[in-house]
Amino acid sequence: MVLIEFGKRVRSLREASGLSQEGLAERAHLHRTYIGSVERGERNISLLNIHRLARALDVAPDELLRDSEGLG
Amino acid sequence: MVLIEFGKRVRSLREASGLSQEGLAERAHLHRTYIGSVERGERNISLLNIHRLARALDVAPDELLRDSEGLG
DNA sequence: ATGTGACTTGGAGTCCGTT
DNA sequence: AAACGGACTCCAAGTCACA
Repeated sequence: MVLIEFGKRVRSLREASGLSQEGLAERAHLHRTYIGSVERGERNISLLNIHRLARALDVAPDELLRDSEGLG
Repeated sequence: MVLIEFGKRVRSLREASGLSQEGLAERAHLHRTYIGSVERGERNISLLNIHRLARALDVAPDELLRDSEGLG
């Protein structure tokens, strides 16, 4: 499940940064509930928003798409 | 320009595979004209379609998002 | 501070055709 | 083979009330 994996990755990176969904939302200029639904894998997020999230999380965009075998 | 860069990357990879836009469209289960507009950077493509393209091009999805400094 | 269902609006994605 | 236009459908984007 591509979207679920993506969401897990975002959540993991966000928590590693000590950010709340609200905090990340603010940094990414996105809505709080939208971040939540992305993390739950409910949204087929588009390329522009992937980049916004990547910037807010301080990682390269392709980092968010990488297969997260040993993630947690 | 995120979308333009992405489009260039797709085009470059497609041509390297010797595929036409039609051929790629078929392999990716997407429309012929859609591939064209993505390559021109006119579309804010979604995550699921990024994966479809990656599979059709035989590369990892994150490969399509990587910064292509020395591309051409 | 997060999960979730529902909603409106803009744009993703398709299909016809012409150049 | 590819760019581009118009018209269409449907889904991503973005927001809200409430659990």
